[in-house]
Amino acid sequence: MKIASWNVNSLKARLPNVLAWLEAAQPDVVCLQEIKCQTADFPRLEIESAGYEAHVLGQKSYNGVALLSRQPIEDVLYGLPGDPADEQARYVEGTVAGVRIASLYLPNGNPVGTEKYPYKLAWMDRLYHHARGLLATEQPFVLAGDYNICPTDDDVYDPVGWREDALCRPESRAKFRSLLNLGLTEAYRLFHDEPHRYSFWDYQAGRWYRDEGLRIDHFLLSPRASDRAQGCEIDKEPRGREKASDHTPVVLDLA
DNA sequence: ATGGTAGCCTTGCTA
Repeated sequence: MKIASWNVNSLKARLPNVLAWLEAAQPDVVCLQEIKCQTADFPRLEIESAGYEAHVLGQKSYNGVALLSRQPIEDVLYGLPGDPADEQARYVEGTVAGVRIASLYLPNGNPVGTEKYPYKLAWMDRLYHHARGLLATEQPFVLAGDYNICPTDDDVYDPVGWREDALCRPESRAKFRSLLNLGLTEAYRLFHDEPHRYSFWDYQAGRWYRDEGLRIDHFLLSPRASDRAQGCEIDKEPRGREKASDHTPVVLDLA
């Protein structure tokens, strides 16, 4: 089963690119982030015509996540539990062929020093508690998405310049490590130890052209899911296209 | 050189 994660930075603006990539890459499951549309405005006909069932948690202008699958999706959970007052659309989870799969868009957290940073850290605490609950079910699971975390300095083109950024701050990285310390595995690093492999390049200042990016899109696997992992690749092709998202898809291959 | 780009339907906010 090929599971993809892609922050598309507006599904409406990206629809031709997304449809072309689905046709070329043929993923079985797709976790989308930053669709930037309300659930009612999701391009359901086009996505279903491409062969996918879609479960969507939308939001006007900002955020918004979706879980697409060629096989049926069961027991869908909309929103990350733990804060009923949180109205930001950042989490959707469902079961495909016995595997629990989440599409998540973790808060960016910048600027540090505003309420955005504690919101990010609190969201990570909620994810930690939710992951603990999932582990207790003993069902294999995959938490896929834009984590807005560079796990180590090897995942940043300029670690010194980014040291104080919410994506690289020690508190953010510590909470990411706490997820790993639960027993979860970050899939890309199972298969690749080379530094400076990125999933995001800012639109500004020629970052893509100079390959100055960040690796912030990740798959966290439960022990039983990691036993089934057969590969994890960053597909850079979509980032080089016209009208590209600033993120490119990452694909996990699960037996 | 203290900028730059992209998407939102806002004329600024988020990334």
